[in-house]
Amino acid sequence: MSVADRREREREQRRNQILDAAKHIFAKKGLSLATMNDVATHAQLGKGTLYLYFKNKEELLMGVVVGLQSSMLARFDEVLGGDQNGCEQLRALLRAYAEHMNEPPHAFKLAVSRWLTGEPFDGELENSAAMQSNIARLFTTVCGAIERGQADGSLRPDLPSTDAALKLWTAVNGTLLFRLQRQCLPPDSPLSSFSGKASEAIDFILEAMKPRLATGAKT
Amino acid sequence: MSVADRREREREQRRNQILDAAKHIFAKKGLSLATMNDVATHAQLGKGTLYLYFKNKEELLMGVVVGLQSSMLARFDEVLGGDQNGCEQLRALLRAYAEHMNEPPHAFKLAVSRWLTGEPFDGELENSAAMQSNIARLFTTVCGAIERGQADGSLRPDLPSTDAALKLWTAVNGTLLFRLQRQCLPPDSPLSSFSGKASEAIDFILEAMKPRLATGAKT
Amino acid sequence: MSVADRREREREQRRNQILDAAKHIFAKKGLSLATMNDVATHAQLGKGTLYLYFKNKEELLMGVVVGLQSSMLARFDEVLGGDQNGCEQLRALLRAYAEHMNEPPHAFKLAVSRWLTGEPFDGELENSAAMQSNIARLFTTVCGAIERGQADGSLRPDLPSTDAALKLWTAVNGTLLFRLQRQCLPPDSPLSSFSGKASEAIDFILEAMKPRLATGAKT
Amino acid sequence: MSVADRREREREQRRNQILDAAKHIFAKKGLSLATMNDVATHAQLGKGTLYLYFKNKEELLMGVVVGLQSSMLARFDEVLGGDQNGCEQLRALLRAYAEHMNEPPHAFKLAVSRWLTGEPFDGELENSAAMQSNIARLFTTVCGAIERGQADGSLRPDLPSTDAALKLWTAVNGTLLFRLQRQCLPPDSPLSSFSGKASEAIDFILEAMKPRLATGAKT
DNA sequence: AATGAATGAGCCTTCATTCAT
DNA sequence: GATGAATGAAGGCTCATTCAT
Repeated sequence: MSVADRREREREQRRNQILDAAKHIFAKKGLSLATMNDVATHAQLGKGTLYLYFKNKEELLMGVVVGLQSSMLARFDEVLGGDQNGCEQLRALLRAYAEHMNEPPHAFKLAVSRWLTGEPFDGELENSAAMQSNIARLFTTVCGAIERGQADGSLRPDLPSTDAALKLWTAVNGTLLFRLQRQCLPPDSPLSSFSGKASEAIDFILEAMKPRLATGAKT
Repeated sequence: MSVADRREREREQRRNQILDAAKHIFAKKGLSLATMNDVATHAQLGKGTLYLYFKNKEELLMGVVVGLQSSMLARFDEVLGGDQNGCEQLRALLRAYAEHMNEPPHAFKLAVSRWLTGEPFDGELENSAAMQSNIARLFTTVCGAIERGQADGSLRPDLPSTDAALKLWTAVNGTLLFRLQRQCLPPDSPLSSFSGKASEAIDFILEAMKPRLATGAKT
Repeated sequence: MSVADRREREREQRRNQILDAAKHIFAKKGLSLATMNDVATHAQLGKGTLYLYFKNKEELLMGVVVGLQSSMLARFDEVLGGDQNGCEQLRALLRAYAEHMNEPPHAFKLAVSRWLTGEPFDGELENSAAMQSNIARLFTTVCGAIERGQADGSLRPDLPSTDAALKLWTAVNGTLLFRLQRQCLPPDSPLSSFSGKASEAIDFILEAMKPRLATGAKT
Repeated sequence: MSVADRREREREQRRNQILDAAKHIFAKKGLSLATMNDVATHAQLGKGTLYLYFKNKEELLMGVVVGLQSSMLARFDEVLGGDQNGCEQLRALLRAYAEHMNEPPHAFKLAVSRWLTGEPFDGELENSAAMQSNIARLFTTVCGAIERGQADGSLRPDLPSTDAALKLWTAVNGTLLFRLQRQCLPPDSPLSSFSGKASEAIDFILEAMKPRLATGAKT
C-alpha cells in the first residue's frame, strides 16, 4: 500500500497546508475580507487547488474551526488525564479554551464571524456536522469537570453543572470578545487600558463557585 | 417657521426610517452580507436616498449603533435617577444594556460585526466619534454605580470599580454572544436547551460581588 | 409693460448667472467631471432651477459655448470696425480668438470636450444650432480679413482665403491644446519649459503669409 | 520551455486583444462615455478579465496610448535610418505622427481626452510613466531632425530647434483637432468642405522654415 | 418661479467558482 | 493532481433628471 499510503499522506499534508493558511488569513483580515486568493497565495498553492480539498469557502472555514476544536480537544484530554481536583481541571480546561481561541492569529474571530449571519450551519457540509458535534463534546467535557469538582468537594455542589459550565463558557467568550473590541478603539479610550485577560475572569468566577467555607461553623 | 420646522421634522423621520431599516437588515443578514440595496428596499426608498443621509455604509452602521447607544444612555439616566442602592442600580444598568443589545433585531450583532475586522473606527466619520465617546460614557456609568454600591455597602469594596465593571460587561457580552451562537446550532444540540438569559449571568456575578457577610464577625 | 419687462430682465439675469457658473465649473473640472450640482451650487441656485433655463446638461454646455462665441463675435466686430490693414486685422482677430478661448477658466476645454464624443451636435437644441452658425460666422469673418489683406497688399495673394484661414485657425487651436497637455505633464518634462503662447504661433504663420518682397529680382 | 513560452505569447495576445478593443471603444465613444463593459464586450471577453491585464480604466487608457506611441517611435526609427536630408526627415516624422494619431480609430482622441481633466497623470501607474517618457522622446526626435536640417542647410538656421518643433507639433495637433471638430458639425457646414489634411499644414509650415534663397545673391 | 429630496440606471471594481490545459 | 485565466454576478456609490411643495 506504500503508494496509496504516500498519496494519502501527501493529501493530508496539502489539506493542512491549506488550513493553516486559511486560519492565518481568515483571522488576520476577517472572514468576509479574506479572499480565496489570499488563502491560496499564502499557502503557496494555486487557487483552484483549494477547491480540490474544500467544496467552497464555507467548508474551508468549517475545516479551520474543526481543526482548532480538535487540537483543543486533544489538550482537554491531556488535562483530564492529570490528577488535579475538579476545580483545577476546570480552570485548566477553560484556560486551554481561551488560549486556543485567542492565540494570534485569533481563532476566536472565525467562530464568531460565522455566528453573525444567523444562518444555521449548512448540515450538508461534512465539516459543519463535525464542528457541531465537537462543540457539544467540548461543552460536555467542561460539565464533566464541574461534576467531578462537586464530587470531590472543590466546587459548590448547589449549581447545576450545565448552568455553571455555561456561565464560565460565556464569561470566557465575553473576555475574548472584549479583546476584539479593544482593537477597534483608539488608544486613548478608557477601555484600552484593560488587559482583558481571560485567566482573571476565569479565576474570579471559579472563586465564586468554590464552596463557601462552612463559615460560621460559627460556634 | 412652520415650513423649515416641517422640513426638519421630515428629515429626521426619513433618517430614522433608514436607521430602522438598516438596523433590521444589518441584524438579519450580518454586516457584510447586508447590501445598501437591501436597506433601501426595506426602507421603501431609492438606493440613492440613503446617501443623502449617510455618507457611506460605514457611517450608516455607525448611525445605527449610536442610535442604540443613545436610547441605552437614556435608560441609564432613568436608572440613575432612581433611589435604589448601588448594587441594584448596577443590576438595572446591566439589564438595560443586555436588553437594548439583544432585543430583536439583535443590535448586538452590529457592534460585534464591526469589531471583527480589527480595523480601527474611522475617526473622520461623525457618528464614529460619537460612538466611541458613548462607549466610554456607558462604561463610566457602570463604574459609577459600582463605586456608589461600594460606598453604600451593597457591594464588596475590595474590587477596583473598573475591574468589576469590565467583568460584568464582558460577562453580559459573552451571554449575548452565546445567543447568537445558539441560533447557528441545530435544535437538537445540547446547547440549544439553555436559555442563556443575561439576567442570570448578571445575578450570579453580582452575587459574587456582594459583601461577604462579616463572617465570623461573630464572636 | 414694466412688469413683463422686469420679468424678462430677471430671467435673462438668472440665465447669465447660470451660464457664468457653468463656464467656471465646466472649465475647472472638465465636462464629464462637472456635475449639475456643482453648477447649481456655484450659481447659488437650486439644482432644479437649472432645468427651468436649460433642457439638460448638453444644452447648458451649448449655452456656454454660444455665450463665448457671442462675446468673441462682438470683439471681432470691434476689430473689423478699426482701420488696420487686412494683415493686422487678421492678427487681431486671431489673438482675440486665442484670448477668448484660453482665458482662465479655459473655455477651450469646453469646445474640445464636446468634440471628443464624435456625436454630431443635437440639432434639436436651440443653442446647438446657434453654436454651429456662430462657428461658420467666425470662420467667415477670418476669411474676410484675409481677403481684405490680399486686396490691400498686406498678405500674399496666392493662398485661397479659406485655406489660409484654416491653417491659422488650426494652428491657434493646436497651441491652445498644447497648454492643456502641458498641465498633465510633470514639471520636469522637457515640454513644460515652453510658453506655448498663441501669439507667437500667430506671428510666425502670418509672417509666412506676407508677400515675399519681389526680392531683388530687380537688379 | 514551450509551455511557458506559449503562455507568455497568449498573454501578450490577450493583452493586445484588449488594447485593440479599448482603442476602438475609447476612440468611438470618448473616454468618459466608454465603459469597461463596452471594452470587454467588444473584446469578446468577460468584464473581469480586463482587470487581469490592467489595474483600472486609467491604466488601460495609458496602455493604449503607450502602444500607439511605441508604433510611432518604431516608425520614427525607420525614418531616422533613411538618408533624407533633415527637412525631409522632419516632414516624414510629422507625417508619421499625424497618421498614427489620426488613423481611425482616432488615437488622437485618447490623448486629448486625458488632457482635458487637467489632472496630472498618475505617476504610480507603470504605463503612465512610460507614456510621459515617450512624449519626451518623440519631441526630442523631432528636435533632432530640425537640428540636422539646420546643419545640412535644408532648414533655416535662425530658429531654435525646440521652438520650431513646438510650432510644427502644435500645428499638426491643431489639424487633427479640427478633424474631430468637423465630425460634430452638420454636413452642410462651411467647415465641412475642408480636407484638413495634416500634410498640407506640415508642408506649409516647413516651407516657411526653409532657408530664404539667398535672394539677390544673383548678380 | 424656485427648490432640493428622491430616484434608479449605470459605472467601476471585486471575487468565488469553474474548467481547459 | 495542480493550476490560474476567465467569468459574471453583485456591491458600493454617483449623478442627471424629475416633481411635489
